[in-house]
Amino acid sequence: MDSALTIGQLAKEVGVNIQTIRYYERLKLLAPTSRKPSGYRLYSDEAYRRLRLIKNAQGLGFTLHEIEELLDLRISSKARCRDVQRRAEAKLKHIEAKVRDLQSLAKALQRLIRTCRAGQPTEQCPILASLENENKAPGRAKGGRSGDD
Amino acid sequence: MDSALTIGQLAKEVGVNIQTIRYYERLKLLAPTSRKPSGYRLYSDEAYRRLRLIKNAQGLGFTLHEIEELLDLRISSKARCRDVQRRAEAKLKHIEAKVRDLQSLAKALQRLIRTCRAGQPTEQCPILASLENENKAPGRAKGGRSGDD
DNA sequence: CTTGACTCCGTACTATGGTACAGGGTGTAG
DNA sequence: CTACACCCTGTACCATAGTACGGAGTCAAG
Repeated sequence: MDSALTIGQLAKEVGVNIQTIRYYERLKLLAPTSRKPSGYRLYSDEAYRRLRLIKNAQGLGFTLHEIEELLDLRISSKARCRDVQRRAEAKLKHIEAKVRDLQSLAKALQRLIRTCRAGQPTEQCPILASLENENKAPGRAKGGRSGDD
Repeated sequence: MDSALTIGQLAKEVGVNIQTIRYYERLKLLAPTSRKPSGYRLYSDEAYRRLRLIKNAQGLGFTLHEIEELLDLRISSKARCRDVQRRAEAKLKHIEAKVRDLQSLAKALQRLIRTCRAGQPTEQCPILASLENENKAPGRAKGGRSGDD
């Protein structure tokens, strides 16, 4: 590919929807490098790499907003690698906390599954019963802010 | 609490927003036990336990829709504990997969952070640079359907 | 020159899980 | 009786990350 992809080609190349690319443009995450006289968007390798960065960072758990910040860091020349590193570290902490949450959550589920003497009518299902009790402890995967980052 | 909570009392008791309770009602997840002549919703212990179940199940990673299904199982008397168990197992698999994803994602981030010689201008930041490459491998926490459940 | 694929723009809609607001009625204490 | 807290309904809005649609213009092959 030599530096002049249409939106459809770019989309296929990276494996995203055309609408998604335009959506990213609205969010100021990804602008076309130029336009044909007809108005068709044209994307260079630069844009292609940027889109891949977006998708990869998303895969790493960054939100689009965080990715925008990351990319802004690169533009403001005073920003240092250190800033990127700090964000990555915050995200890492966040992810590690989530892993812990999910693990204790998995344990809780395993416990429930073990206690389930399958075949009982659901009125006596120990899983449902136990869900009624205050299990505040186990997993707060979504529930409430655990206060890191 | 003896079986006649107003919506505000119930909300405070369980620690959720009043609007949230009404929202659950819209979703047919939680109906008031009765109404005062004035139309005020009244909730019994039954409803209180149900709301707690919802919140706990949510904490275990179930979506509201899945919780609805879980609760429907209890209503259809033919459903067996086995059905609940199966759903719990599916959810467990899902969660375990997510844990694996997040862990490899954390490893990827750790790698990036280690390679970052802090102080470089962001143009040479190895984190940003590496995000441009195809890291299809590591973490697909959100990316694409991994096809279980 | 026509056809079909591609693109444009703007707007609306999806799912998820809520939260907020307007404009009223109710309940109770002083 | 008045004040104030509480509740009612309905509707709109928030964030997140897209997806879909309508109606029009463009591009390339035959």
